[in-house]
Amino acid sequence: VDRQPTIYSIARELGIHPSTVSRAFSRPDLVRPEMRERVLQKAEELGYSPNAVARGLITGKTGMVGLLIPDIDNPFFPPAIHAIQSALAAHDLAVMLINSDLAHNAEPALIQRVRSQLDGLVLMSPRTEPTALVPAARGLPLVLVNVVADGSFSVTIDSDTALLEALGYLRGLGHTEFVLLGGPAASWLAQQRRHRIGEWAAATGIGLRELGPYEAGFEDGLTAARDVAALSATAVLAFDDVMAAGLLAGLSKLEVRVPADVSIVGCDDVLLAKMTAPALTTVAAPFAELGTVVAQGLWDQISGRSRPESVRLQGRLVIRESTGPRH
Amino acid sequence: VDRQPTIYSIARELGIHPSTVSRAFSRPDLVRPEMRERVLQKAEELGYSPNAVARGLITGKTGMVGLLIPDIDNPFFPPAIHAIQSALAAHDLAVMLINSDLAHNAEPALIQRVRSQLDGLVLMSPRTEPTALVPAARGLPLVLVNVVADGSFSVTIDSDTALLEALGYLRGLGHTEFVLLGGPAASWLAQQRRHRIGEWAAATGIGLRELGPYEAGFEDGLTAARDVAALSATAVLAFDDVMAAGLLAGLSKLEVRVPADVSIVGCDDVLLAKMTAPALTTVAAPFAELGTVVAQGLWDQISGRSRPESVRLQGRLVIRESTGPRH
DNA sequence: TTGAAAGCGCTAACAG
DNA sequence: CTGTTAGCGCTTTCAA
Repeated sequence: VDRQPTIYSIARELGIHPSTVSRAFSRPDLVRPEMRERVLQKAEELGYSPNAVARGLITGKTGMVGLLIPDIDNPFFPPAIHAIQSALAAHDLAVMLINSDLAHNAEPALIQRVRSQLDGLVLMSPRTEPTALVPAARGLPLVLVNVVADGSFSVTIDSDTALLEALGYLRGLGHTEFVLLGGPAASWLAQQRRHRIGEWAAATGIGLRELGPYEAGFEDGLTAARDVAALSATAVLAFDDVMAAGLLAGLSKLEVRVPADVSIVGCDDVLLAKMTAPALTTVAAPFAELGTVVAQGLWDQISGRSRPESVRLQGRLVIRESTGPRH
Repeated sequence: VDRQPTIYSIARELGIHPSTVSRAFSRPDLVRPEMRERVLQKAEELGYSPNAVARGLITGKTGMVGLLIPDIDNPFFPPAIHAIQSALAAHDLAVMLINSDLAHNAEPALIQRVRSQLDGLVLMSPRTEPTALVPAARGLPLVLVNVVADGSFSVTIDSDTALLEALGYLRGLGHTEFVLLGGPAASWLAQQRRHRIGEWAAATGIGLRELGPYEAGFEDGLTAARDVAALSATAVLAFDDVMAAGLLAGLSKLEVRVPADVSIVGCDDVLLAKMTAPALTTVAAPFAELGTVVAQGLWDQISGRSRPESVRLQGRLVIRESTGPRH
């Protein structure tokens, strides 16, 4: 059998002490350059690379961060994962994907099982009560995404300003009757958005009908089309782009034209939003920022800096083809 | 500071030897039930759970499998990741996501950095020459997806039969002039498909024009619309659903009706395929099977069973709304 | 700057 | 069935 080489293999070959080999990799500044060079070269020759598990046992760091999500097939998550992963890579942290498959009550157990292999945890499961998860993460640096809980660092996407901008934009186009396709009742984000829009409608005296709550799948939008068409509203705000896309498809089947008859605004600006015909006007989630802020917040905790302050990120209105003047 | 409890904490409290505690968790069959019960209960009480890193150091197993992908934002990957992850979970294996961000020549280094923390590796980077990756994975159980290399276990999606079925179906609808929107030149899968379709066209004497190769993004489909419209063909085969969706959007802008004027067939059956209007007829990739086969093949290698035989999975034609009779 | 020694938390022979 | 004894491969004081 051919085991992997260790610091001992190298030390033996070079007639030096294993500690020196170790230092050549972990604290190169403590080793004379020529010596370091010899070690690195021999390592290359033997195909050695440090064993992260052994290193982790003593340092207590694994270089891995868990990312809990409920459903990777939901188009919202890939860009979020992507952004977080890139930002973490800058801190030399790898990502362990914890996909709960929408089994929310299995999540604490999932976390528990891998806790000891993680340096930190990002909780991005919008429909799970965070208080159920936080205890399972005991002692792990934690970041909550789009969810809030006392005492935990959280990063939320705050659509306030952009949502109001969207609303204003639609109003400017002459729309006076609005429909909201509400997101999941258990989603903190959905509640925020619903609340905000309700306030705005009340303040401006504009007509607003709420449909839902929906699970926010494509099918939900598809079937909601009938209800939307039955109302006299000319502008629809969907909880997310997926539902907006469903609505688009549903309305198209009913021969309702978008944006000629009805304007639609989605939320998030996932890839799909550019792929519908017409392309969706939407409130873009700041994925890149999300990634940086999450990674930074996690890193601050891991490296023992002061506990970071929770952050609210602002969305941004992206105007495409699904909105137009009222006819 | 409050360290995590260890087997020693429990052993001390219970007045027994640490090994017994260890066994209560790792080999419960070797411990008297009542004793095991006491241990488990005390563990619960102290909030103990085994340290996977320490365990991994001695067993040489981490319970983690790396999953290398080039771009999580490509709609093909989420369902693939999902399937593989679920199937691996059945073997109690977690997934480490290695997203190379399309930086193909960075991939070997990425792998190298985490090699020691992995029990196995799934290479799902269709555009990277596998021979560049296999050495970096030295000694790790390996599964190649949609790529082949001598001596490595690979799982490929073989669209042969389903593709021919699709072709036959279109021909049955009266189409006689075909266009192929080819996938990336570096993609093994794209080559296979192109080859197969070419053979079929030659054998049947049907007209076939090839466009591309394309990177297979939405934009590629969008801009290809003009070229497609300029040809007299009435049936289009796109390398994947994303490009098919782009084509759909592009043709819609040109007032070409689908399927009235042109029929379109995509490939993979990603979520997007159901979300276009009209919904895409497509050759569905067997994601669930892919997951099972990948997990099984990996597990066979990890648990030291015989090296598995490479597997070719069959796609399946899914007929939706983007195909219709020739007019 | 390098060597020596101890130990991270756990498992795996081997005894008893 | 349980205790004993060694390490897994690395980092980290402490000396030299």
